[in-house]
Order: sequence, then structure tokens, then C-alpha cells
Amino acid sequence: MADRPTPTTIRDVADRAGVSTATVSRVLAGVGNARPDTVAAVRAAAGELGYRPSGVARSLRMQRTRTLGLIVTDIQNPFFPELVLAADVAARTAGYSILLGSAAYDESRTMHYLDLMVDRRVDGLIIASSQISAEGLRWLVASPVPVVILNAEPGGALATITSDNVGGMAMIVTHLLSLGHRRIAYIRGRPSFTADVPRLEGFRRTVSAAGIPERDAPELEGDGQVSGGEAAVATLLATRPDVTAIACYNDVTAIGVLRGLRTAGLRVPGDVSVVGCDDIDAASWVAPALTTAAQEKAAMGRLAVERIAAVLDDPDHAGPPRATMLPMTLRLRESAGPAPVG
Amino acid sequence: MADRPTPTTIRDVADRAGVSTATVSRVLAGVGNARPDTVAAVRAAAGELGYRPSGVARSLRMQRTRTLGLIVTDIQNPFFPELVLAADVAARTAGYSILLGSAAYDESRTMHYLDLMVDRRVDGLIIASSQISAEGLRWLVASPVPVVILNAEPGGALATITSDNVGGMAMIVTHLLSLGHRRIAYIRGRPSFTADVPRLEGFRRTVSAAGIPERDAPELEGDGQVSGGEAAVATLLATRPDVTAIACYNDVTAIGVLRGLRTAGLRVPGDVSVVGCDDIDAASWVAPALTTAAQEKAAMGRLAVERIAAVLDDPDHAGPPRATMLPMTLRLRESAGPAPVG
DNA sequence: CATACTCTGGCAATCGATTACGCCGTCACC
DNA sequence: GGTGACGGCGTAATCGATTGCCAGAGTATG
Repeated sequence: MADRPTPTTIRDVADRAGVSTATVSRVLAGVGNARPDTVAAVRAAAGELGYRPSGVARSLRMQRTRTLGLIVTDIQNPFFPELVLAADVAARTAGYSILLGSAAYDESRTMHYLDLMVDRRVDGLIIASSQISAEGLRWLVASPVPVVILNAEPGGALATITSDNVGGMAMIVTHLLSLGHRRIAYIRGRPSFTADVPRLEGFRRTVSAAGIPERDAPELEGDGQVSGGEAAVATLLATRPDVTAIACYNDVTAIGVLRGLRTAGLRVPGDVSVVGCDDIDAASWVAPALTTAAQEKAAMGRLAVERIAAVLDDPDHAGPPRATMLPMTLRLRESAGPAPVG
Repeated sequence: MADRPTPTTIRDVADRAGVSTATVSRVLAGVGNARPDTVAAVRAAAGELGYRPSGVARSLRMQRTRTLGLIVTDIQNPFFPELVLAADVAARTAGYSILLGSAAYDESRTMHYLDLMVDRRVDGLIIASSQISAEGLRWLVASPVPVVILNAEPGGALATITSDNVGGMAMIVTHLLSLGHRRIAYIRGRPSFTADVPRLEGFRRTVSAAGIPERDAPELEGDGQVSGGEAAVATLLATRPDVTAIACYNDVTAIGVLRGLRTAGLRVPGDVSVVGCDDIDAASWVAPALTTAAQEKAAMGRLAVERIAAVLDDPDHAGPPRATMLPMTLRLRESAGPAPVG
């Protein structure tokens, strides 16, 4: 803790170098003309004093903070750290920093962060929140700063970057079908999750196109977390022990399913196949390793930052497509195998 | 991204309410006296205009940002999100926000964040960085703001909050011994990780106290990540296939070991027992679930924030113990079992 | 030698809040 | 009715940077 000396200001540097604060500012910013000896004097003074300009004062004067707000649903879901890291890297190369908020599945926390970030005068906002209320949406549309929403349904008034959730889920369910499964359960996230509906739709479309009757494609509710997957699979086993494959809203849910199945003494993929969605790191950590559809998490984070930075650095930006869709990729691992015979 | 109107300032509110900015400031802050009708007028004006005070201007004036910098080694290691979340919650209740930086195992990025955070005038710094160079340490000691370091060795000039790494590792190795293991390998993190040395020491002390000869307690180097664990176990199998148990620097390494063992066709814990350290969420996701020693991650994050907030809110704070040690707890799961006979 | 132009660099305004200071008016008490 | 206390609120300084404008010195040109 120690003493806390007043940080050196531009005035201290100016005095020491024998010039005005204006000159210090110009020299350090490298704008305008200055005699070489003046430059040297200023640089020396700044160096000796260990001068670091106050970002606060600069932000006030420049009316920009070079900070981007990023709100995620749940930093503990491994999906998000990867996205956050990519966003952070992209932000740094574009000269921005990230102010992070984790909503922890709580809509009121989302709103709290939104207010906080606007108070802090972030230059832009990235919302990677699974759920966003109507109130929140209105707020965002009226936001004083540029906003990008990740994994929301495109088409609204806001810029979006979205994985092809319908296609991704369709792809992986198609994979299950090709393995011979004909009774496939789907464990949803929470209905309020923005990606829940499209993924569910990808599932429904695919099974119905394959001629699977609705009753052989039961749907259960989860919560996007391990416990939800575990609970859902317990219910499923009690009501439809005849399903041979389970598709899940996300990998974390699938990991819960794996656990539940193991507790019940069922083998994966021998008795039941399981697939997830997202391709988080842990998908390849568990045994059996999860077959899943990969989202381009890093690209999402990077693109979101780049898009906002582009608008910010060029105010009359022509505006690239407001809605971007990222493809998903099938990752074949061990948790899905041929349907058991009989 | 729509129009970007100038945010309303205190002056706008003052004009609309027909008072001075001083009065607006006082009314909104609830200090001083004001006539009820003045209060009402100000509140109304602020409400109608949707006024939100500029945190930037306030920070400049107050010389405090109510922001805490938090630097973690690697946001992708599940150990950290849990800590970050706890810190964030504690910060919010204390009226602070968290500016996060992930060093991604790169010392230069740590320094970059340190500079950035000081430029942004954070009120305090929390370093949850596995590795910190001598240069970084000097920097921190001279820091203009209070600093707390997590999981560094206590005793330096800086405040620390540390898990009992020696004791934790000793506890879990003792557990292995009690299961009958007599040839136990240890897979380290990187030697530069601050927790690597104490954990290694916990291992060495315990095996040697049990009379295990050094040659039956081989040590390998890892990197604290899955790949390091996987690589180390490959080496181990080639050189010392007779070990019956493997203790790891952390859970992520242990998960890598689990993978390597499975690839090699060995069964856990039938052929080899594996233990980790940290107790991340994923420790109970994998199969077999990891036996490990749990760090109090949430308490760490919370305490770090509370300690800094205490100093900040009471400048002549008596100063609680500069070094806190948190106990670790044994979590018995499935990955460690009796040593195979023979 | 005078005029014009280019370099340098200082002065002062500005960003949006907070707050010390002091003025004015009202009320109470003697 | 005079005076002191106090409530209510405005004026202006301040935080630390950036930048438009301008002055003075120096140089070039006619």
C-alpha cells in the first residue's frame, strides 16, 4: 500500500523542461513542429519524472475513452473466456481496452452494467448475452454509442454477429441420423436464451425432414448449465428410456448429460449418443470427448471489436453489413456412435 | 449505429431546472440543504433528460475512478473466471468496477496492462498472475496505488493472499500414500509460476517424510495447461512406467494427464491414480472425476477486493495482516484409488 | 532595407463534474 | 426594530489534458 504520491502531471513535465504544457502535449503526441532540442528536453523531463498522461483527463477532453464495454452472460461458461480473450486482443491492436461485465444469468445485472458502462462513457458496447429483455433491447437501440450484439437473431435495428445456429444444429442432428438414430431427444437451454430458438428449430426441421415422428423427438428444458443437463437426462431416462441419442443446446449441458448418463450406468456412445454445441475446450477434456458443432468464438469477439472500432475511427463509416453470420463446423469426436441395433 | 447525440450534461439539467450546476450536483448527491421544490425540479429535469453524470469528469475532479485493475494469468484457465466473478461481485457491493486484463502467459502483456491501468488511473490493483518478473515486482512495489498479489509467496513488500500451496499439495500426496502408492510422479507447472515452487515443496516433503526414495518420486516439467500434462505423461510412460500415481501442479495439467493415459490405454484409477490441484469446475466434469485439493477461489477474489477497498475508503487504515493464507480442502472423487497390487 | 512568410511555442478555452466560499433573504429573539 | 444565525443557492476555482489562435523570432525575397 505504502505512500501514494500525487502522480506527475503534464504541468510538472512542462516546468522541468522549461516549456508550456501545450508544448509537452504536442511533443509527446508527435504533432506540430518543435525544435529538436525542445523535443529532447521534453522527452528527458517526461522520462525522468516517469510521466504517464492521465487517461481520465484525456478522455474528458477528447470525449472518448478508447474503452469498449463487453457484457457476457456468464464468464464461468468456458464459451465466454475464449470470446473475451479474442475481443481483448483485437481491442488492444485497435488501441482500445475492454471493460468487462458478467451478467451471471441475471437480467438486472445486465442493466446495471449497461448503466455503469454508459456512466463510464465507453465508446461502444458489445453484448454477448444469451438473454436480453425487451427493456434491454429498447435501451440498446436508444444507446448513445455503437452496439454490436452477438448471437442474437439478426434483423433488428441493431448490428449483429451470429453463428449459424439453425444450420449448426441441423448439421449435427444430421450426423446423428446418418449414424442410424431414429429416436433423438433434444435438451434445450432456457427459452429466454436468444440462441435457444434457432437451435431448437435446427433440431426440429432436421428430424421432421427425416420423417421422424414428433413423439420420437422429445424436447426437454435445460438451463445451459451442467446441472440442467443432468436434471433433464434424469427426467428423460424416466420417461423415454428408448431414445438412442441426445442433442444438447450447448456443450456444458451435454457435459451434464454425460454425467447423468454415467450415474445411470449407461454407456456413451454404446447405449446412447450425445452431442453438444459450441466446442468449448472442455468438450475435448471429458471422456468420451464430445462430438459437437463449433462456433467461431474467437472470430466473433474479434469481429465485434473490429466492427465497432471501424465505426468509431471513421464516424461517417459507410456501414458494413449490419448482420453477419458465422458458419459452424462439425467436430467429430467420441460421444456419438452408431445407433445400437434393435 | 445510428446518431450519436451529445450526452446531456449537468449544465443541461441546471438550465432546465432553472438552477445552477452546483445545486444540481448537490441535490443529486443528496448533500447540503435544498428546498423541497428545488429538489423536485432538479429530479424532474434530470429524469426527463435521462441525465447520467459523466464518470470521466467525476473521476477527474475526485481524483479517483472507483475502478480496480485485475490482471490474471489466463482467463481461459477455468480457475480464473471464478475468481474474477467473485472479485466483480465484491467490487460492485463496495461501489467499484473491475478493469480486467488477461496476460495470456505473457510477461510483456502483464507489463502492458500494468501501464494501461495506471494510465486509466485505477484506484487499486489485484494481480492474480502466476508469473511475475523481477521487473514487474519492482514496478508493483513502487506502484502509486495499493496492490494485492494473489498466490505469490508472502513475505515481500507487498500485500498477499495465498492459498496454502505447500499444505494443499502435502495433503493430497498424503492421500495417495494412504492409498498405498509408493512410486509417485509429480508434474510441475512452469518453474516461473509463483505457486510452482511451494507445491513442489509440498510434494517433496511429503514423499521424503514417508521414506520414498527420490528415484521413486520423479518430477517432470509441465506448463500448467492440458498440452503440458499430456506431453509430460508421454515422457513419464516411456521412462518410468512403474509409477502408480501422478500428482499434478493443477487440475488442467491433470486433465491433460488423464487424456494422455487414456490414449496410452491405461485405466484411471485402476492402473494409475491421478490427482490435481485447484478444484476447477471441470474437475468434476471429466471422467473419472478428479480427486483434487480445492483452493478457495471465490474467497480469494472477494478478500482481495475487500482489502483494497478498505484501504481506499479509509486512507489511514491501520492495515490488516499484509499476508493472508487460505486453507485448501481435499476433494475426494474418482481419479485416485488404491495402488495396484504387485 | 522593408515586407512577407515560416517556425516555434505560449495563452487560454474547453471537456463535465465537485465544492469552498460567500451573498442574500428570512426568521427569531431580545 | 436591530442583529445574529442559518438556510438556500450561485460564483468560480479546480482536476489534467488537448488544441485553436496568435505573437515573436528568424529567414527569405524583392
